[in-house]
Amino acid sequence: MNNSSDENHFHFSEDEIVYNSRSPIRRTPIQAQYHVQAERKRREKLSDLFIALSKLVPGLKKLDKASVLEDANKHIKELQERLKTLEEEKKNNSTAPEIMVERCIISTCSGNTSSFKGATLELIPEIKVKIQGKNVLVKILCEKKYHGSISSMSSELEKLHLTILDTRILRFGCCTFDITLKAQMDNEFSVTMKDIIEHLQQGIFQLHS
Amino acid sequence: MNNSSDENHFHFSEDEIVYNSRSPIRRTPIQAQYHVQAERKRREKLSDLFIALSKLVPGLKKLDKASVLEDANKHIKELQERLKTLEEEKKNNSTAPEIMVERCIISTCSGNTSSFKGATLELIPEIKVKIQGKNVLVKILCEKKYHGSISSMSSELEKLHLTILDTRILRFGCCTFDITLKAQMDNEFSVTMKDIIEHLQQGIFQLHS
DNA sequence: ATGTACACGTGAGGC
DNA sequence: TGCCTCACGTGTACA
Repeated sequence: MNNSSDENHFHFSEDEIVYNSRSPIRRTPIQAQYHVQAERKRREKLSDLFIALSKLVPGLKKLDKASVLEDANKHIKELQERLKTLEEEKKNNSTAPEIMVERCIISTCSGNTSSFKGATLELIPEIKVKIQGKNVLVKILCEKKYHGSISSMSSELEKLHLTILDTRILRFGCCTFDITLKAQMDNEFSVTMKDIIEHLQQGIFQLHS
Repeated sequence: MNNSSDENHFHFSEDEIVYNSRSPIRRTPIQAQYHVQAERKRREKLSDLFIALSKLVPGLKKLDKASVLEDANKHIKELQERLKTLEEEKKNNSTAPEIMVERCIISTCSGNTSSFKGATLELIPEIKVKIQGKNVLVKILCEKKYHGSISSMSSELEKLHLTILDTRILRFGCCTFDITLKAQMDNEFSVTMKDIIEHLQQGIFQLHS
């Protein structure tokens, strides 16, 4: 791994040799033999490491050093990428409660009812959205129930490429409904809380008309 | 990567050299120069690959070839292990419904009520268990409710190193209860359906006494 | 014959 | 000094 030796010294003639090596005898014969043996050992070690490396890389056809290094290179890159995506996925799908808690972001729909021209205020439900990674939790509290409201909300969420995983409806009294929806963003899709709230309001609005 | 050359040939004397190389001149000077250049190219390529590899391995202190190969070796092993565990985890936590369906195994508790000496038959609830990887689904239909039955069942499941993720109780009429429990086996623990059913029966039995 | 890949012994240089 | 690593040119084997 060092390029310190000069690059263009060929052994054309004997005087050149003398010129390049200032002191022709740098080692005693015995020292030279130690050197040879040490170098042999070093090469053997490297060779073993190459063999070990080649065994770790799957689908290796050529066994020459360059190919081993090249494919080991590719393999590490591939492993690292796969690990990265998997770990990201895991974070988003994590069921560990401590992560759930610390990541919760809560947004409450606050007004902006001007776009609902025909609907009275009490018909517009309270909508809460929590997003944690790819997971979405929607809570809707509405004072009246119309036929098809659940399917309408589901449809709105699916328009946003959300896969609905769970739906629960709690009726309180005759006309108060507490609806909880759990959903997950589809791969490569991302939505904001604003998107979700607006779409749900649209869906409910269309029900009334 | 070949060990075909003989292992113990040192250059002690000139006759030895002559003996080892049958035809002293095998290349014309021009051919020799091509050879030298080709070898240079090969070494350069290998060197580049070493450098590239060293950049892929994090936390590398020594940059000599042996260390690079050694640490690349370790790093690949580590990556592969981490990938393996992560992928297994993913399989178990998978929310994909098609996997859920094809993996479902259903077992129904069938009798063996002889060990419940004091309890009448109708007190022993119907218990169903589904296991899919690390996930466990328990359904209990019982005709009477006793104070503490939920906590008792939870306690039994936790004795088996199951983490309870969800509990739902549906009351039908005055005394029929449909209980659904979702749980997950803790890391490095594994239970059979038989284990679960027996423990739950024990828990219910102790409630009655 | 041509090209490719390897192991070898060796000198240089860094600690 | 010794020890270690490297790049080099070379001989050789294989396709």
